[in-house]
Amino acid sequence: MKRGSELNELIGYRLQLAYSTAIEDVRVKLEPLGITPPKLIALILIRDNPGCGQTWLGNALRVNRSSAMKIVNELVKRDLIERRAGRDLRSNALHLSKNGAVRIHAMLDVVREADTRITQRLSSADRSTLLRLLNAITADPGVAQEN
Amino acid sequence: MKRGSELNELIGYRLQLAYSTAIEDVRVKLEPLGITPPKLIALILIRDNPGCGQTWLGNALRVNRSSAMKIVNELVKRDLIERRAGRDLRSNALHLSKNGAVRIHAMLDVVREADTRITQRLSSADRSTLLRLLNAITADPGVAQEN
DNA sequence: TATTGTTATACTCTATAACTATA
DNA sequence: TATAGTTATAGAGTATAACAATA
Repeated sequence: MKRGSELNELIGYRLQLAYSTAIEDVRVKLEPLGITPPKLIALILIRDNPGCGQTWLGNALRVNRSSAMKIVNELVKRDLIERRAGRDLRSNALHLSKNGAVRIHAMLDVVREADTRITQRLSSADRSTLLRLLNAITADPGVAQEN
Repeated sequence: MKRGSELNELIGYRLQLAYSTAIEDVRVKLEPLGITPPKLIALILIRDNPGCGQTWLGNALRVNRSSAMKIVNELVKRDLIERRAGRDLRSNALHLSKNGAVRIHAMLDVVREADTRITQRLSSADRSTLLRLLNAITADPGVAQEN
């Protein structure tokens, strides 16, 4: 690409490139474990917020209820999570299954290793700075701490 | 989400959230102009590298030839670019069409405006830092300056 | 009325594999 | 043999719209 292209000054473009770099090989390494990066995010969210509902999960993932539903269906099908009775008859309470609680460790190893590799050219201070700056441009999902 | 979740420390996760924030409303605002963010990236690349081929474009976009083909087809169909004869009988030379050269300005206005809004919480120094750090974690596409 | 989950449908983006023409 | 483009097909991710059950 031509140097000095205005493209290189666009945050949105650079974010897309960085993101696609970041997930490229984590996707490959997660595949044998039967999960994709977006679904692993959902799995971690459910682990960290046991009993959450699908609408809450959708908000946390910034997708709509219907998309959250599809993700949950996939995770249930693979016996990584289960739907239990929620606080009223409309809602589900999502929890890791026994199998999911076991399998998540190997999955997390993959993403942690990838995270280290991705930021290997960054100092510790740079890494913190990057997290801070990314947070500054990320919209508030409006997801409360409680479910 | 629970505070202190390890999710918040993962660069890949934060990148995904920042990216989805960044393109959310630019996508909406580009829609009436008949283009999507990824296709606009391709359009800008073609403008800045006139005469480039589809394989080159695919490398620049980090997609394979087949995906680049689909993008090019769409842009041609909307009369934003045209395929001209390339340097040999196998290859195309991609150029903006007359219509594309006109229409690209309004599209760029949208992304520039969005870029400003996205980074409004960042100082000028922070913005430069963010670009530098994103660049550090982005893989080399192996795309030369020349076509 | 509002909320939760659900279903049906469709679109965008990307990939793989096999093919043709040209180099 | 290698490269550029093409085609067919498939899968992941997301969205909209309409619906049922419950609040």
